Amino acid sequence: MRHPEEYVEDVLSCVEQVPPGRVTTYGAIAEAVGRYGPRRVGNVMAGHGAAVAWWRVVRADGSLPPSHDGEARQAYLEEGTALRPSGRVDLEVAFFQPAPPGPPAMIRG
DNA sequence: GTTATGACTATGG
DNA sequence: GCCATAGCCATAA
Repeated sequence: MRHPEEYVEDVLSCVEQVPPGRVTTYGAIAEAVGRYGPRRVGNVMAGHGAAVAWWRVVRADGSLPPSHDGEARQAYLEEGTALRPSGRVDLEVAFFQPAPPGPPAMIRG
């Protein structure tokens, strides 16, 4: 497990990769960092989420984060995120898979 | 070591 | 679509 900071940095890095108008899921981040599981991602967000665009992180079914779902809704309106009539995000068009922050983005070429 | 909890996910009714 | 259950990993008491 190394120090918690390292895991935090990786998780936050993935969230920062999510461009405006897009969202990602806890599972996607957990898969990108390849450590622990989605619950650990949520735990990090609870402690350091204030340092990133936490509203761009939603549940696997597109439902908004329970801490400040109202705040997130406002952010989606400004970013133009694909919001479904049910109040959830349309992952079909807004889902964004962040890349693992470990290796460099440019492999070759 | 066990029990309880958490910004989760998948399955079944 | 909503509720309940099982699985997951780490932290705290």
